[in-house]
Amino acid sequence: MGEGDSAEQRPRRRSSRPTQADVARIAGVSQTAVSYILNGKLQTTISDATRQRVLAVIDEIGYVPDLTARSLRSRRTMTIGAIIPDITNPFFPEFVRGIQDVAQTGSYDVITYNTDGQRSLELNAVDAARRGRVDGLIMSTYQLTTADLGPTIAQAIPMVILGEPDDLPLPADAPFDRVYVPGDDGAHAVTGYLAEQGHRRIATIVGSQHLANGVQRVAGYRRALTEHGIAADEGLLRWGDWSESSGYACMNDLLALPSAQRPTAVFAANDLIAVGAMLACKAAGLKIPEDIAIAGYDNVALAHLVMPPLTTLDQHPRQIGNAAARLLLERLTGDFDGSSRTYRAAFDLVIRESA
Amino acid sequence: MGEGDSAEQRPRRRSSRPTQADVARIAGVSQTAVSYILNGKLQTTISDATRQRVLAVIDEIGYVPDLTARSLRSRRTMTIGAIIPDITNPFFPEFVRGIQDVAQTGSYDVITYNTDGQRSLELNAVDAARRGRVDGLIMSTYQLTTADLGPTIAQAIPMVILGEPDDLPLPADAPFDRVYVPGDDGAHAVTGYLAEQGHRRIATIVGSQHLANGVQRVAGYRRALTEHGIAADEGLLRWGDWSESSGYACMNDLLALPSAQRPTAVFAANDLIAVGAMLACKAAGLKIPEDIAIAGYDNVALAHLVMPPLTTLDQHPRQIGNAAARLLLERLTGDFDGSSRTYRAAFDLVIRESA
DNA sequence: TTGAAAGCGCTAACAG
DNA sequence: CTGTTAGCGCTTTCAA
Repeated sequence: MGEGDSAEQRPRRRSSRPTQADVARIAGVSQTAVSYILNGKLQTTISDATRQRVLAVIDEIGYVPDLTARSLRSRRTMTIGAIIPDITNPFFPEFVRGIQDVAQTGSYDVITYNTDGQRSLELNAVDAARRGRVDGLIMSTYQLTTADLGPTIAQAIPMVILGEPDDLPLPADAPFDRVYVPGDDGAHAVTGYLAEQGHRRIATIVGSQHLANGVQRVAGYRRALTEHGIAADEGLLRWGDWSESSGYACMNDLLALPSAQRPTAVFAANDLIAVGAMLACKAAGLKIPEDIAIAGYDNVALAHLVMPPLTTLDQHPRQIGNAAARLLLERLTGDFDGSSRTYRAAFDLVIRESA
Repeated sequence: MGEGDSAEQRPRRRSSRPTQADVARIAGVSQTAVSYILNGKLQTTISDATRQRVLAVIDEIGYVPDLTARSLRSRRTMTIGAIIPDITNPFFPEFVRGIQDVAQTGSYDVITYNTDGQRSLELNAVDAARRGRVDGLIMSTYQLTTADLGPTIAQAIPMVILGEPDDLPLPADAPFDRVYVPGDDGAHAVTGYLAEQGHRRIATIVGSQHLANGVQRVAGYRRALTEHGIAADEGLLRWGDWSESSGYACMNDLLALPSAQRPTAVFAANDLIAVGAMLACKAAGLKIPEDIAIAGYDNVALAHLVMPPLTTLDQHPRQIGNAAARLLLERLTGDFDGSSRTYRAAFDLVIRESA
């Protein structure tokens, strides 16, 4: 036993807990035996008497295993990382919850990294995996490139990417899977619905054109128009920034058009934009949906409370999170070891009263 | 060097990365030197030449430190745990984001545990700290008792508790702090405002009476009534379950009262309830706020979009998260080591059009 | 059925 | 200024 223990460490250290060695000593067995009893897989068997004795000691002295030591030895942290732009964006709480619910069934913990779409933070989060903080990654990034993931792939760290296939192309033999809602089809569904209601002048307000999300939605919007024999009018396409205020501004813009060119319906690429657009229309004295129909995208929690309740598209983010975690866990546990898979999530058009 | 490496392990192991030993060997220095260069605190100094050489090797072979090994040795995981009921509940994304933003400045990662208020999951999350997975805890729990935290306190694991002081009493000399929004004062502010608008028959619809949250809000409500010389009418107090549907049901109940007893204003203990109540009033053909005023609590993201926009109370969850993380980090870094502190968060009454 | 022994990769006394 | 040494607590061969 050492002399005085060096309690004067600057960084706080937790008071030391009992270890397997302590249990072993008290129970009069080897430390190995304790480990076996705790993990109990190996072919090795332990007599019932010994097992009982050890278990009793564990209980008595309140031994709990040290996860860090276990991780160092076993090379698994039992933790996964979720890289997202912002948990405050209504899509993500559901998505992350979906991940966590599945992770929990496999005894995995989840570290969430919020990046705000900043490259340095995205890289930093990916690094956590390289440095062995997490065993695998589920990621929704804006700025990362294929090259950025080189080291991660080289280390064979399993990843699940949330996003359209061409967002972040990766070699198919890398240990990664992809999960996405085809934004193209989603936008197609909403716009198609608007056309079926008889609208011919359908505008769209989209977020950033630098995001695959936005681009995909515009593509789906155009495809729906074409299918309904409507010529796309570029004057009816507006780029905002996914915010309510940009929805408001873009809508006002649209309303300033000569009445013959003014839209009778608007497909907003997310619910926030839709709400901004609704407010602009109301401010202009327009009735929704009589004077102008408005549809959104996302089905955020309060979409049904807006007046009139918003017609929108539900991407089922929680189920997407479930799927992502399931795919990742299959690789983590070794249940799957093949090449890249792609999970295309289902969505639902939610028809309410705004369109 | 060993013979063939045992690559046939069942659990997937990431391909092995270079270690400090590799760097040292190639650079021709001791492993210790590499560690010093990387951490560079100690009084020890390294010549610039050596440092450059080592750094070059690190860069060249792509060495990254193994966080698990570092944690085992240093006894710090650089991770904190956030125990919350449900990230899907609108208060928590902001709260957690507030934690993460501060944690990040100190290079801490955050593991979020969703418990749904289930005791077993709450205990499980607390255990993560005991088992050395996280260095400290920020927790919002329903079921935990003082006794449950005994081992955690014995291990001197720093904690920050979100909740009113008598929610989960702990010895003041334990390394914990408390952060809360005085729900009592919040409810008092909202109810007081209603009274100042001239209302005398003010009802309240609250969530579970088993939660300190609910009880506190009722206390504040009563206090405000008293201060305004209004006798509390128990018939105007309804217990729901924090959900929109319970708001709807309770409001219908209230509307069924004989007209002389019917409330002219309602304080809903959260925004979801408020919205449910609004829907019930509208369904009954009542105008808000002319026929009946409704105020909520929380200022959820879309509260201003409801028609009419909801008067409510903002608890500034993100700032509360900031404060919680700040308190915890001070203890984790050793900057603070005194007895329990309490941070009382500020709130703001947000007056819109529903009351 | 059990135990001895060898590290996982790193940090931090301590000695030169 | 640099290196030696000793583990952190655990898992997992391998031998008894």
